[in-house]
Amino acid sequence: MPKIVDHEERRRAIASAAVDAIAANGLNGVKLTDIARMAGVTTGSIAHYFSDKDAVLAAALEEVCTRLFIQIGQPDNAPNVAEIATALPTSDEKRKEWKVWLAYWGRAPHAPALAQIHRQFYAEIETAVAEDMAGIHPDPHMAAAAIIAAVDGIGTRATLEPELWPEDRQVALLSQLISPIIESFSPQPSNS
Amino acid sequence: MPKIVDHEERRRAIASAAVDAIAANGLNGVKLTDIARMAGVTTGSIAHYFSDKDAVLAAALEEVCTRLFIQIGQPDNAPNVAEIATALPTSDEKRKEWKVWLAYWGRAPHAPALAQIHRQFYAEIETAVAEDMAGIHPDPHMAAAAIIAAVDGIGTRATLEPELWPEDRQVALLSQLISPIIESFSPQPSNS
Amino acid sequence: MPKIVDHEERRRAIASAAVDAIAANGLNGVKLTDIARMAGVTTGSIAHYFSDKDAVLAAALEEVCTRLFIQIGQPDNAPNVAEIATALPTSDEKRKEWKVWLAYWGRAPHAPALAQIHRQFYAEIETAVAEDMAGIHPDPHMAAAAIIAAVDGIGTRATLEPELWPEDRQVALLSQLISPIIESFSPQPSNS
Amino acid sequence: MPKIVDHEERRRAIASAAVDAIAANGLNGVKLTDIARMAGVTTGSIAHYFSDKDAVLAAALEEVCTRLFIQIGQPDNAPNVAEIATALPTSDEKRKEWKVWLAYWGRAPHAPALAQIHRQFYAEIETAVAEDMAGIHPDPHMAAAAIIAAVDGIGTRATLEPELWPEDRQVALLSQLISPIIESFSPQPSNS
DNA sequence: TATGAATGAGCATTCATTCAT
DNA sequence: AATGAATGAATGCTCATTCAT
Repeated sequence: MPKIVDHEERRRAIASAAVDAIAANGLNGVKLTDIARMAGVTTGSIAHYFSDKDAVLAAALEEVCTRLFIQIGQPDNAPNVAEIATALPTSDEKRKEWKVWLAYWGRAPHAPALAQIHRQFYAEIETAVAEDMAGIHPDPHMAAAAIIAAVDGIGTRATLEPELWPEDRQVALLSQLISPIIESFSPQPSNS
Repeated sequence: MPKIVDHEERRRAIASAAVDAIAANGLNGVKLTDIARMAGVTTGSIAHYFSDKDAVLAAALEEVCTRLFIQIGQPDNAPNVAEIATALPTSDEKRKEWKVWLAYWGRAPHAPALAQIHRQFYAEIETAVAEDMAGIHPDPHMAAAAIIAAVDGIGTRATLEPELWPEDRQVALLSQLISPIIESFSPQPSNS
Repeated sequence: MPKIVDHEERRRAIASAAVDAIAANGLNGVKLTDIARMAGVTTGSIAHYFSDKDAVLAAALEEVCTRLFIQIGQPDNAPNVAEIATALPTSDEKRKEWKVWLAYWGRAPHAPALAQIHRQFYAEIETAVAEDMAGIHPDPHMAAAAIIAAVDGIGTRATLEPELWPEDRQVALLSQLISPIIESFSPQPSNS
Repeated sequence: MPKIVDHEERRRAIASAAVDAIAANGLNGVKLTDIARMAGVTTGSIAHYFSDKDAVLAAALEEVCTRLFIQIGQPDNAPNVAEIATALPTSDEKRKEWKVWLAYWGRAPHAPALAQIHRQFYAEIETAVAEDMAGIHPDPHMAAAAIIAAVDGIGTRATLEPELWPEDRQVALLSQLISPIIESFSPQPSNS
């Protein structure tokens, strides 16, 4: 009798192990055997769940997207600096995810499958943020793009120079960049 | 007497070829033979100028840094959106450099030599921009960091989704993010 | 379940193939692919059993040591010329092992790992011979060293000039060198 | 006007540098550039004096043979232990030459040119020693071979285990092995 | 399903040799 | 004669993939 396994759960577990392996050794230095070992399985076993290494890496990217979306994609009525700051690499755990994130940026231009995942994630996150900006900013999508760009720009810098960018400095910089946007029209309605 | 060669010029030529090769195939997919072919030399010849592949890649990163610095590190009296926008990936040539730039972001956390080059470049560029912001913004370094983060955030997005980010859209987004910063005190004198 | 393999047996088989390859092409001319082909495996397979080429060569040396020790390290009550002569390169098989043996002499001074194997082998063989010489010679260890030196000196010459050193000539030379040693006290009992 | 050079002197200088390089790094680890650097010339220059690397190595072997022959090939009337002991590796300089010597033993079986040099050297040295043994031993050539084998056997051991074989121990072992030979008939004349 | 031994193509690197100057 | 830059073949090693068990 074959062992009963939950395919999706297995895939998630392997993808999570891949995230850890990529964060530890970089996207280019990641070996399938490393991922297997971190997942507690063998390379042959991975072959049952993924067609090849690229598929594992794509799943790892989706895993990271999912985690990031859960953090920052929640609908709110009023975006504020503190809430958006939760997306920044202010803890070891988040820095780990940002490292993986950055790693994919370098590869996406040469890997259509990864680029597609990436594109979709940005579309979703931008839509989610734009919805929150409706009524606050005259061009909610542009405002969302600005907020995302600010987070990416700060997050990149903080990931590469973690010792220079403690949490408060990241938040201060974020505030400087997005305060003019998220507060642009909020006083005015109460002005009337 | 043997052929006279300019070592530094040769190194630059090989580094430039490496930049092209990385932009074409990605940092992880770049082969020494590709770089050699693009430079019009052989792999053995590269060995005369670089200790190993990592050294070539580091030189390629420095080459990109140098090019970017020449574009945006020039001292000015008053930074403005149009000038800063020249750093964005608005042409194929600049997109090529941005691809290389992004590629290194993913590797720097795992390659101290690259991280060091990176760190130094940011320090220099931030200092240069901060000098331009003196007198315009109460905290010139923070303002410089904000401008850099905005450029990085927009540039990243535009590099990964070039078809969605034509030049005018990049510039509009940049304007939205940095106008409040570079104009922070300039209206006020005329306000009185 | 994967194929069951006996790691030690595999290592021995590869080491034996390495001995053959070294005897055929010399220690410096030996390629990993040669060893692999002689062992009936691929180079990649060797990687499962040895960390690198040096480890294969070290295992080959140990293999030769083991074979030589089996031949001459057996305890006896009275060493005699005929028995000691079995260690000399008097057959193609033994010449093969001697060639490998000589090859390592040239490398050991520059390869600590090989030197260590060598040293240990000499210590063991000298101890074994010395035990046989106890009661026959006043200084058993010195006698053992003399016998070993004689065998090495003759074996070297015979390996390098096989056509000049047929078995009987090797044995005659051995007899001339070690008879005074192994008979040092044996005539005296019969002298009474 | 071309520079005047003494070809033979140059060859000797390069060969001597090769001996040093081989002693330092081993015969297999020796690079032509190392030899060139130690000789104070360039690799291209070596090409003027030797057809290829093998020719350089052969010249280095001849150099060692010449040095050893000068030490031990001098005609004497009565060989004695002390004189023969001068051939043993009892100093750093001699150990250096012995290392080179051992290195060639491993390669000679696979390099006819080296084997030929070797063979000739042994023929010459054996003849020289045999002449000294005439009148002392009934079979001067066999006696010479015995002496040579003893020296080789002891020298090998002492080269590989220098810390275990100080000069006095080497000489004691040599004495034990060759005293019975060189003294075989010397007491008898006084016996009559 | 799962295992891990085996494969073999691919790559960086080394280095003797060549040759324009 | 001498230089040393350039070549390019050779080789050890890596690692994703396959497959017999």
